[in-house]
Amino acid sequence: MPELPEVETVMRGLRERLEGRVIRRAAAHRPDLRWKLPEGFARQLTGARVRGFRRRGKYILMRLDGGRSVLLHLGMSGRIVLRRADQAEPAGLHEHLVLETDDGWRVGFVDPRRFGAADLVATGEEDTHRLLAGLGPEPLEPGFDAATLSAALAGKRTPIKAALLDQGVVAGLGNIYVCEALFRARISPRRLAASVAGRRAERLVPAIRSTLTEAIAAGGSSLRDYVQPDGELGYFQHAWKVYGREGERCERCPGPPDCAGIRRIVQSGRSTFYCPRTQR
DNA sequence: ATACGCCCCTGGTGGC
DNA sequence: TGCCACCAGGGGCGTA
Repeated sequence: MPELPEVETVMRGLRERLEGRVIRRAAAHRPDLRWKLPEGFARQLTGARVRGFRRRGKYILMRLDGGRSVLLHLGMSGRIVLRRADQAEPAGLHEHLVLETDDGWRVGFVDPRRFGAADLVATGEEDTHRLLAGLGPEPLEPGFDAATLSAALAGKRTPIKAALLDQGVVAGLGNIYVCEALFRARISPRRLAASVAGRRAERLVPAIRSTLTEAIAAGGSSLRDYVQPDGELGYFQHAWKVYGREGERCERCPGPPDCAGIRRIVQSGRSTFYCPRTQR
């Protein structure tokens, strides 16, 4: 689930609750997430003060004192659950990691599918971690522009949809926001990546930016199990123009008989939604 | 170097 | 009601 806007929202929720706090207790209920947790993961968190947070692509980094940072990825079904520690509920189903703060909050990482991951990395060396080293530019930072993007796409003989899902091209996009950004940019998801240059790249960059920025402002998109750490639902799913809207009339089109509506195709095993009439 | 299918895992949904 | 196929926001890995 969680793409950049959801990860950003979760990271902000964690920051609000955890920054400056001391981790009183930490527990890992099972070590087999996407990868095995590092030896002594929970022990190394215990007693540390949380210094700060940042996001890189779909990864959350929690900097601790003592020279270590926690790296967290939510996978497809990962979420953070915050509640008061004194409510003394047992760990919920699939609550694999639990922290308790010195001011009485309990932070749970819940991930039924266990595609999520957590690791420890030396503070200051986060970006050289094997999972972060290959990431492309942050789409919301100034360095991400049409020239950068077309350079990354140059020579790629894969559909633009697949190229944008490649975290090495740009970090943080996933299936929903790629579909939405391509719709905004009026670019067909089937177009050869290398052919997205010039004016198309000039359209795509602001389309990606505005999609992500608006989604963050909405608290992300909630479907299935995604909620913000405080339990609030994001509401950007109501602003989706094409994702999940197969057969509906696209807002740029007159509808039947001139246009058959939004179409769903499968590209590299994932659903793509687009308007064949206005996306070229 | 690159690109695609497969796999990891659980749960929800819709059809029969 | 029950079973089952299919689908889901991710991404690494082996193979061509």
